[in-house]
Amino acid sequence: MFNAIAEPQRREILVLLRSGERPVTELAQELGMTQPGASKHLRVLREVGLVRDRKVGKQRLYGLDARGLRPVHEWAGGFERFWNESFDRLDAYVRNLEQARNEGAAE
Amino acid sequence: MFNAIAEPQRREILVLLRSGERPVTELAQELGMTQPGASKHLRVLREVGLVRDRKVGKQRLYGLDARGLRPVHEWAGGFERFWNESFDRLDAYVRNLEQARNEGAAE
DNA sequence: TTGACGCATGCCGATATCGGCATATGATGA
DNA sequence: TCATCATATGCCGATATCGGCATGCGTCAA
Repeated sequence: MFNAIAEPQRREILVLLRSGERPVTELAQELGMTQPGASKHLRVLREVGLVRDRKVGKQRLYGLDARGLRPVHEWAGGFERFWNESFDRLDAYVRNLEQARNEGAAE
Repeated sequence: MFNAIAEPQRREILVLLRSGERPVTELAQELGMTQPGASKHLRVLREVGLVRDRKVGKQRLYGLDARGLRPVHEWAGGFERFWNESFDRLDAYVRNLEQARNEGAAE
């Protein structure tokens, strides 16, 4: 999952799909990539469940299934307190924790 | 940034550093990896600014600087409405968008 | 200065990734 | 059935990644 969204083009695909399903060729065109390139990225996204596809005639429409991004959001959110404090205060905070850790028992 | 946190071990390092600064060897020990392995991952995290280091005697303490995770959090949050709806409703929503997109002008 | 410690770096081999190209597959329509 | 369109897959070369190992470099203590 984290790996799937590590690729800039795949993130662009997901952003594009927020405004609706699209066939592969259209995605490739909008992102300035080849059709096989788009298909490969879509495959990765499909394998982690971030997109789903349904066949419509000759085409295959890809749509967003962003549920897998929720864990990502929550994981990053677990660090929210660290970026909300000013960096100086954070530094002091970290030092305090370090001190407490060294004085306490093994973690 | 997204690439840096795509690695499970690097994510574990960040989680560990939430509770305080740590020297390299201790991180390596806690994560069951070799010291060079830990150093390499820390280097990647340092290059994207997710950790900072300060020298204390012979040791080098690594601390968290999670500010770079804020864009990640916000990017994933941009998909929140998609995972908050039930998947059936999401599907209808997506179909509506697709319909509107096809009826409208070129995007 | 020497030795020991903590850490970083370089090298290696194995594996994965990515883009581009050609081509296979599947569905449609004549 | 045959041609065509839309898409997927296979192959290739270039590049990146990762783990493990050895070793270099800086720091401290004696």
